[in-house]
Amino acid sequence: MRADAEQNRERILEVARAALKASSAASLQSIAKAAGVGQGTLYRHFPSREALLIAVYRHDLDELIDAVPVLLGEHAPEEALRRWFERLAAYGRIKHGVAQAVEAATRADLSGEYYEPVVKAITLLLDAGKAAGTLRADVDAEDVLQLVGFLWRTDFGADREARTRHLLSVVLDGLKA
Amino acid sequence: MRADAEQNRERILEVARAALKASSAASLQSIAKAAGVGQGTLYRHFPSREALLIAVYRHDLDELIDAVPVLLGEHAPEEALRRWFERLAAYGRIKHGVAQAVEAATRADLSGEYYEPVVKAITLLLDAGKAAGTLRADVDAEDVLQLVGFLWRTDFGADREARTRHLLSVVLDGLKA
DNA sequence: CGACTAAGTGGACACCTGTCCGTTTGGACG
DNA sequence: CGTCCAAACGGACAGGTGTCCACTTAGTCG
Repeated sequence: MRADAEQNRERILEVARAALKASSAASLQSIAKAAGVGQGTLYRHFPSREALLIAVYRHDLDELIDAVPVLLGEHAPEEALRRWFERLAAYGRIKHGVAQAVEAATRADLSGEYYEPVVKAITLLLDAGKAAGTLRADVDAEDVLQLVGFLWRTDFGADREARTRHLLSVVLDGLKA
Repeated sequence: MRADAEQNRERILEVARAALKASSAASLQSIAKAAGVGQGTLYRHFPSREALLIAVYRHDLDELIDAVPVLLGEHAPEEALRRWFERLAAYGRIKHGVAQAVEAATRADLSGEYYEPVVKAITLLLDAGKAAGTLRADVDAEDVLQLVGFLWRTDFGADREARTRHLLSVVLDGLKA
């Protein structure tokens, strides 16, 4: 990659990180402007809003994925899944951008580089539970992603946290063998 | 309402019905143009895309809501809920517009006139199940709507039907007492 | 060191949703 | 009938996403 392109990419990422921190709905237009590049340049580096989101929250995504083996080492599969869900929910609560990034990584980005890792992470959890006989055998990672889709929803009422926790428990119940 | 306004409203609805049938993502702009009215007029009658969707699929929504007491009369609560879910899924499969309308009616339209009836319908199902002791007591209609949120999703792979059925069964399991 | 070229750039565009407001007109009422 | 005015109209506008392409330039190679 050309040196100037690399610089632009970094600058856009930096600006985007700040802008998305301020408001997770920041427009790409405004980010391009703030970074001092044209829209074309922004889109050249990040072909869609989702690609930018994923790039910005790459670190957080990695953290989520890396947490899985650790959790499985410390807890029974079902409990590990429960805790991983909780962590997902926590991200959504604190920085909504990460939740959007996970959704982006797993929804539109089917061909992208992050779909695989996320699915693999969830599959790891599911397989452990299936082996232990505590989770349904007929559920795959794709299913789980659909079931927890409510996590990416922006709305919810005031008691977002309690409601989220509650819904996750229902989903977990549904996933039990 | 003024006669000309009423006519315009009907014309817009007619055109919208046709356009949405052809493509459930038809733009409001194109609908306005096809109906021979300005955008302002369209928005005066239907303040948002969702309002238009709900108006177009009003009949289908009513059908869904009215089906609940019937189902409850013919089946045990849990089975009634299962069948209602199935009907919801069928709508989503055949005319995606209805699914979008249900989502619209229950998501953004919290103050609108359709939120209440849909929630009431689901509550009816849940209450019957709770009374019979077959459904969890700590779940409300709002929860159910979040849990079946995947139904409004456009994507899914090829085996949409099988996957939907499967996911619904997981949710139902989670809802059992 | 100059010229060449493909990668990189940026802004105009197309098309979207939703808002605003100056203009038109249905139909009520004297 | 004419007058009148609030309701209705329609299109310009703001601001968004994503595409396209004529132009610029980094960096290579003779």
